[in-house]
Amino acid sequence: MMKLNAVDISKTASASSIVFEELRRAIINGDLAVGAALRQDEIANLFNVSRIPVREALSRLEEQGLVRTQRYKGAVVSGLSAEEATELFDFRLLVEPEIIRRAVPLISQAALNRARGFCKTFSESTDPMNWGDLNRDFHSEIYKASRLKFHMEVVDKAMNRLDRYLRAQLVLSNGMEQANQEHFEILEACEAGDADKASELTANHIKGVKESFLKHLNILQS
Amino acid sequence: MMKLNAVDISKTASASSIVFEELRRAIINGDLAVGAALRQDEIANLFNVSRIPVREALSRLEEQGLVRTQRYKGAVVSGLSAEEATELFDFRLLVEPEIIRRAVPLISQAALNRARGFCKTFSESTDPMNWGDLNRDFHSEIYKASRLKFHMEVVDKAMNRLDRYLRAQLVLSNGMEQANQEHFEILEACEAGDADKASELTANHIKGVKESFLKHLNILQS
DNA sequence: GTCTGGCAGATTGGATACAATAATCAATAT
DNA sequence: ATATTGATTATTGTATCCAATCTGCCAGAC
Repeated sequence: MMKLNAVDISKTASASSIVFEELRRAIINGDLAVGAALRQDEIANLFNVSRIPVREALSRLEEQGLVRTQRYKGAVVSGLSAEEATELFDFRLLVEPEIIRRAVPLISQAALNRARGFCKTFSESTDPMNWGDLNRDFHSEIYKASRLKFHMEVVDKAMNRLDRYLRAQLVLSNGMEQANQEHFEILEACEAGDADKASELTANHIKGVKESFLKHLNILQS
Repeated sequence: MMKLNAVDISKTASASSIVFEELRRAIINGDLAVGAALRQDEIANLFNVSRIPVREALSRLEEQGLVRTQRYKGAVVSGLSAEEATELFDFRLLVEPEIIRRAVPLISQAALNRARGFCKTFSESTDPMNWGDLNRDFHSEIYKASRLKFHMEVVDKAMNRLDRYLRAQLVLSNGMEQANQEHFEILEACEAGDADKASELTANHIKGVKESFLKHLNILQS
């Protein structure tokens, strides 16, 4: 057998998935404002494709709750009411502590090292634009060990809807330092193999973000 | 202002959503076997539409985790491994008790009456094919009062993947009576306004189904 | 002045047509 | 006989085109 770095070419991106990924990124990032209309033609021209893959991307985005579509009227970026945001935090508060509790006994040293890496990069990063990704990389590196794929999938979905607001809120509230410190504490609990403590710290971490978020909500809504 | 039962005509079904709904129903119901290939052409002919709306329906189904797609190879109905099923039950075990706990203080008498109706119909129904819908109608009538839309959405997603197996399992295990009795107990706790009890009963209900499910798993897999 | 109806442009939903890829199978070479 | 190659067919991905619907505007009726 030849020695090649074979890549599974069947997983190469189709036009529709490229459009989907990029639109999702832009929405999560806040590059596309809430309420912005997504014109099929416009997007198709931007990506140099026809409207067909664009429409597929939009329908997938709707299934994710990131856009709302009305027949013959098109798609708009969907925002969050205070109630919806509160619910999403409550959901995370319910699920994430459980994920990490079950991850701790299973986590490998290598994963812990990687998590520490993300944590360090996070603490050294000054650009708030990277914050979202690094934060999620850190958490999901730990959560991954739980092998609870569905749990992670839906937490991700919740995060996707919150991320944009979290980013803005982090800048406003100067919460970077606190988040950073809490991350290290969580990491230490994981390294110590203390599942209950990691779970509790995670709950407190999310609670803190939630409260700070709700405090800044009126500012963000404007 | 006139008194009309106005229907939002912009929500009238498009071809793609009709195809989506029906395919979802068929998959959940088990009318389409796990692993069955979904040919775009075939489906398009069945519904007398072109492949475009079919493709949109399929991509939405994939986003829901009900089918798996490979580029240029098409979509197949996705099944569940024992681990995946276990995780889905664990997820329900985590989320549903919390939903009902928060629903009980908010539930109206009218909703309780409706729930009792579903419960009665369920107890009188002999056709195992209706069981799934009635069961879900009952639970969601109660959950609805919590106004936790996202929680309900993801629980629904979990149920969609489990339903087919639950139905088969219910027939095998003759669990109808037990399920029915547990439903009435939950309902009574709700009527008594005892949120903690309703939550605990729900947890036990799900636990029971989970155990029974895992017991019958080997039979179902064959 | 306000309301109604209808036209014109813009935009989406869907059908048809074509290109890219996978699957199948016969033909050939070793 | 077996393995490899090349052609044929089936199936998916995308582009182009047409039809259905929405939006904004303007003319006319009252």
